[in-house]
Amino acid sequence: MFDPVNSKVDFPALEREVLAFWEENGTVEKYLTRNKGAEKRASFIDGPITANNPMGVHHAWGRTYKDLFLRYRAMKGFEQRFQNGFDGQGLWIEVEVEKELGFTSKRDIDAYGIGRFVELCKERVLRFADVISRQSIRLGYWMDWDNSYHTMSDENNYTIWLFLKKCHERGWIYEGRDVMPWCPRCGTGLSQHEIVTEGYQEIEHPGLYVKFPLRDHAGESLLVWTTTPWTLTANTAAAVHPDRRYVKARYRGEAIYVAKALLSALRGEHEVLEELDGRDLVGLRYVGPFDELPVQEGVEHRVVAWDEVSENEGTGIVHIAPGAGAEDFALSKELGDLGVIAPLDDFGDFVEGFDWLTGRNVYDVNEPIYSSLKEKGVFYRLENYRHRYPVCWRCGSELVHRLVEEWFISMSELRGLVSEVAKKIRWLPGFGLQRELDWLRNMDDWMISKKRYWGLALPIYKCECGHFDVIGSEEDLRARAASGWDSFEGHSPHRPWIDAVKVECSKCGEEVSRIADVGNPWLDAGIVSFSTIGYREDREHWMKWFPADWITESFPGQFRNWFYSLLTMSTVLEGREPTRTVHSYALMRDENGEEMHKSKGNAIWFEDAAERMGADAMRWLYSRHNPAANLNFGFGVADDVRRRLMIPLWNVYSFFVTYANIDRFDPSADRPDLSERAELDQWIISELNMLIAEVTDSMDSFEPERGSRAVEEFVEYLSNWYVRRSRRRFWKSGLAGGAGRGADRDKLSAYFTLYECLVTLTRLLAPFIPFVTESMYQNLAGARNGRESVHLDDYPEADRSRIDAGLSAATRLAMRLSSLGRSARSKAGIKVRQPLAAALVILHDSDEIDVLPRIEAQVREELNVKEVALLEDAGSVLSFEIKPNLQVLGPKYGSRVRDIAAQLSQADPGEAHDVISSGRPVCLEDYTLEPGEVIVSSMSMAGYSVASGAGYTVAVTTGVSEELRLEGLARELVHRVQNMRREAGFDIADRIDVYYRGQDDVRRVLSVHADYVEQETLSRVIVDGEPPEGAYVESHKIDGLALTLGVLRAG
RNA sequence: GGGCCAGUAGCUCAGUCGGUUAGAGCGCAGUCCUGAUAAGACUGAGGUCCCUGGUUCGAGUCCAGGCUGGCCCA
Repeated sequence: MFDPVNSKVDFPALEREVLAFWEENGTVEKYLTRNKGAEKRASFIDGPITANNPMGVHHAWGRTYKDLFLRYRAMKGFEQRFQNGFDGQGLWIEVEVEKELGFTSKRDIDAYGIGRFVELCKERVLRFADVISRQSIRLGYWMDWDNSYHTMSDENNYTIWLFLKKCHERGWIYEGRDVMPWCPRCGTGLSQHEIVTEGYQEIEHPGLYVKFPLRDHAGESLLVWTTTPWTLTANTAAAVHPDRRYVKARYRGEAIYVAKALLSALRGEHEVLEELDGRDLVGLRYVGPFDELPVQEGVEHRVVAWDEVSENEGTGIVHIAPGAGAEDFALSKELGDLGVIAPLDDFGDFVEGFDWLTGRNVYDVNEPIYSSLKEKGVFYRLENYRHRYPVCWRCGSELVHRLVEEWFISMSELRGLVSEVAKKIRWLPGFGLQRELDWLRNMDDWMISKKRYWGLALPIYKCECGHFDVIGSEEDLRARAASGWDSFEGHSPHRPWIDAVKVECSKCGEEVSRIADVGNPWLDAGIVSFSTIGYREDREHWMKWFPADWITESFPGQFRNWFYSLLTMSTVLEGREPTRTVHSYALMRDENGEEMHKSKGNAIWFEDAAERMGADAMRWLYSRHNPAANLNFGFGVADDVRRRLMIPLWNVYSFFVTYANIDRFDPSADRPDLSERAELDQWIISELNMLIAEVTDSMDSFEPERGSRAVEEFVEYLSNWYVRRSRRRFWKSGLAGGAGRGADRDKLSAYFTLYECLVTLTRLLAPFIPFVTESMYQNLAGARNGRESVHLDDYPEADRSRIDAGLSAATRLAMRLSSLGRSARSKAGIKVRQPLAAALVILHDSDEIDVLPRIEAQVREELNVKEVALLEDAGSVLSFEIKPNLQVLGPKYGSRVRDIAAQLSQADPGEAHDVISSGRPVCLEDYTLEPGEVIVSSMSMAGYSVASGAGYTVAVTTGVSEELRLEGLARELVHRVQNMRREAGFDIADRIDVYYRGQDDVRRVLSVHADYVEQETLSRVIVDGEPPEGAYVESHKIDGLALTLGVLRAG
């Protein structure tokens, strides 16, 4: 006996029970170790999740893929690694800890103590690693949760040292002086990786017009425009486009130079005095806006030529401050002799040499600068200007550009090497390679330093002599330590402890400190294909698992982040690909396709999703989605997928258990051979094996969305064709119990078939929806299969010998014809309960005509007609249409198809139909067409209702004879009694007595169809008379006939 | 300005190798079916398959150009 199954199931509650079951039985442990030492191996490397907050439903998407692919391969017998990873070093952690402590700047951290601060960062990572682990378990994500790796681990950090050392050996590491985007709040530069995505906002800035008076031309000025007034303090040049036209205009008694195209910058009356080329202005000297500042001493301000000067905004004369603008700095390097003045310190405060500005913050100096300019008489005009401006992706502060010294890995040689390695990988979706190569082509040198506290300690020791060393391991450091090793020993290689160690400069012998910088966090994540599998300590083990067979992550972002760093580090260390396959997926949106934001209120918490829709529904939703497209996630979508798969699946399961228990079906009994089972059974088993093949193929190629759709189609077939068509087989008496002599072989076949479908489905779907499949498997198979869990069972293998493509095609034809027949009935307004005399069909070709007998009974029952036949010899009452079957004719005749179509249109459709339905070819003027090459359909027929589709036609007779009418009434009667049984609360298997009072028609029906009604309603007797006390009674009207029915439980 | 992707019903999306009348779900209107089904079936309304040109007997599908949107990079 199976445990009874309620058709109304609470999936989240079921999932909690299953979680408890796994917990009790140690199922996860058994799963993780089931394939230890297996010959087949599949290597997965987890892209570390940031352990800084709880995970969201978008993480659950990726984690579903990871679990899905791992589970599939586990059931396929592959030995695998199940190591989850946490990413925990870097600014994002620091920012959150700062928030917790109420800090507003780096100074607070220094005051608090770097050691204490770093400890809090570590604690935060461990805290959220724990939260995420528990959430993942709720998702059904089966990993080795006690052995997750951390990017903050010693091993991870030291392996990066090794990588950096290799880079240094090849001369790729250098310290560069450059103007970089800088966050004054965080006190750090931002790398290109960080700024390109979330890094921009629409911000309103001042658009300030200022005059630069010319030195040798009294009364003449350049007009320049800037949106960053503070940079004027560092001005050293003004740039014009050499090939563009400029004008000198008289304006309020002085002469002003602006670009001709931007003359509108001058407000009010003015007169053009002269027109000239930009190149004519080059070399002119002018008075700078802040020449009085000490730092400006000795700077000669002049006009320079620059091709990048735009005529779209401003004045066409660009203020150049090489110490405060990236392009400006590039220009200064190009020209070689421009002054470079860097005004800001780490926190955006003006440095020494700026007189009254020194110590003031960049965010607070606009007003005083305006005043100063006005005093000097060079302030022209101020207006608001909206533009996209970079902000800090973590704290939202507006960035400034600042001249800094940072450490880089040169990409000039690496770019090509990494690109070649990228090409060896299979990228899914296919455009991934192009994206990655595009990024590699465009990216500058990789900035790896960050002036922060919590992160990789860059093992760079720069001596005052100008030489620098890169340390490659802790042993290396110990060996070279000149002092401080003792106080460091026992600590993780982080600030501040690591900085106690000083080494000797390998060039001059001086004692040198480590640079203060920490590393770019993508170094941390990129090294994991080495650090997590023993690259340094156990090379054999590493070789066993490297390269990975697959990874999966969200692609927006990762082309320049994880995929990039993984590739680069693997290229440097081993010159080969870190993974054979990159599977990736797009972004999650809300149900309306809008970005999810906590502040917008449209974000869905993982816990809410798990408890309201269930983890299985969530997982199925993810699995069936095309990963290249954004996923619109929400409760409505979850309802939809639950209806597509889980409810029909559960209903079939519930149906099976209900009847199997009634009949005491025993799956361990002798099962009828497939060949002796009904064709319907053979069909669904064929479909099942086709499904297994399809799902297996889709999983092997990392395309679960393809397999998922096939599953939904199968469940649809199972529920709405196999079970519906088989119901009668389960009801009929002749108990299967015992399965021995006298058992109904057909009924037994039905049970075995449905049982096989269900148990196979649980195994097939176990990686996708692990909870509901476990629940079903435990009840259906469980101990009988000798397995404790569906997840310890093997993945189903398709048995090709049980696939019958012809049968499959035939059944699909039966479905198609039934559907058309129902359509025809519906058009005529005749319900299916009313039997009709005949359905006549037009098929494509003689092959299908041959198949018709095979499916005739199915169609007959579906359409409730007495006969299904080919539409032939119907004579002149019909109107036919004939068309060429282009799919067949095209390849055969090519360009002559047009001719054929023309000749066919001249042929008589009725004749053509008669010829074809007898299986003979149609002769045209120049061509002879086989039956399959012509498509015939019927448009209308007297006495018939007709429906056509996809080249098929079904016509049902519309006349209802007295005999048919009575039969229809009988079915109607059955229908009413069935409903009453349910209303009265009888059990499905209860026997009843039926009482009725009604007109003669009713009696006539029962005189002919009493047996049928009794059998259908499980009635012992049908009595013409008043129902007795205690009977459930209802009054009915059927087609205008009044009658009273009573039902009473028998016995 | 360059690269990648997408554009199919009111919405969300399928659409295989180029081939008959381009499909599904949701939503709307209605009918039916139900002795597993919080379901299901059917009907109806709703499509210049972004546009233009090309290849082809035949283009939603292939090619070229353009438009719009998204992402990435300048």
